[in-house]
Amino acid sequence: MAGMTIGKLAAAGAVGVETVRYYQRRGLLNEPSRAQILGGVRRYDDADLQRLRFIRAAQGAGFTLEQIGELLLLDATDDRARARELAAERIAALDAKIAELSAARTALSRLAHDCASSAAGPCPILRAFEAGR
Amino acid sequence: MAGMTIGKLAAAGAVGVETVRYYQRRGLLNEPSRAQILGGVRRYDDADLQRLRFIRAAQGAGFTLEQIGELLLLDATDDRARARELAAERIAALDAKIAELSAARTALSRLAHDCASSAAGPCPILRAFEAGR
DNA sequence: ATAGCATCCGTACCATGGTACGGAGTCAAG
DNA sequence: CTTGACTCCGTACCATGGTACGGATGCTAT
Repeated sequence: MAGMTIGKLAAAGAVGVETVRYYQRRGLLNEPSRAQILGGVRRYDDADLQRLRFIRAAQGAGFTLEQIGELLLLDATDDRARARELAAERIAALDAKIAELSAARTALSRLAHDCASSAAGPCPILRAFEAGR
Repeated sequence: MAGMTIGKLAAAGAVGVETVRYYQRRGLLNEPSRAQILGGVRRYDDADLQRLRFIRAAQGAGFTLEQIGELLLLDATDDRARARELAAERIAALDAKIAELSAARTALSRLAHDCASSAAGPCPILRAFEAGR
């Protein structure tokens, strides 16, 4: 699939054209060289598509675009130690976020239950926030 | 604690002065009426502080500022049914997010483990993204 | 060859939750 | 009564990950 236009590339990667252009601005995707330009329209090949898919896959694992930029560099040098380091960081961040959301979920769930089961007095959910808890 | 200036209110609520002003712009906190203004400087009382704390508490439960705006209205009317509805929505959203993050965590954790245990070949973490998974 | 998409490019805008800036006015302590 | 801190107000900016706009040009199918 060499010679794709930006629209084809974007469709193949299941993103918008503007997103491809955004990734180029961010330095995550190469802006094709003069050689790849035919009469003012840039052309892309499978390597570009693979890179685009790499970005989306890494995003799915929760990496930020900045971290993905580093991962793409590692990909070129196959720096396993650094890749594991980044993965460990991501896992720690995910654990922290999961714990935070779980705590909120538990508290809110208990409040909703209290609210449903006690008909008298003010709503426990609202009262909890009023108390500043 | 009536007659607080914005700085005192912000400090009591553990937020910045700019944050209080931002909440006022968002309509979450009242902008004091003329009566509360002494010579061009607005004054706040405990009701304002309580409202500020309500906002922070609800944020801790993961509500957005927009949702908190509605919660504050409910607080005035003590509309339990709607409060439970909002809580249920929030819980569902939290569950979805937790599931998503957990999946990313599991996948990444496995990759990191594979990467650490297999010395040969390309890094499994990077390879996974290359494969678009 | 001409209609009608697609691409190019810079720039502005979206949501979210704030933070920073700067000049003018005000307040409190010494 | 001056000095320094605080307040007021509008506006601009931050991060994050895009989305939208619009005029000029290019490509493609009929």
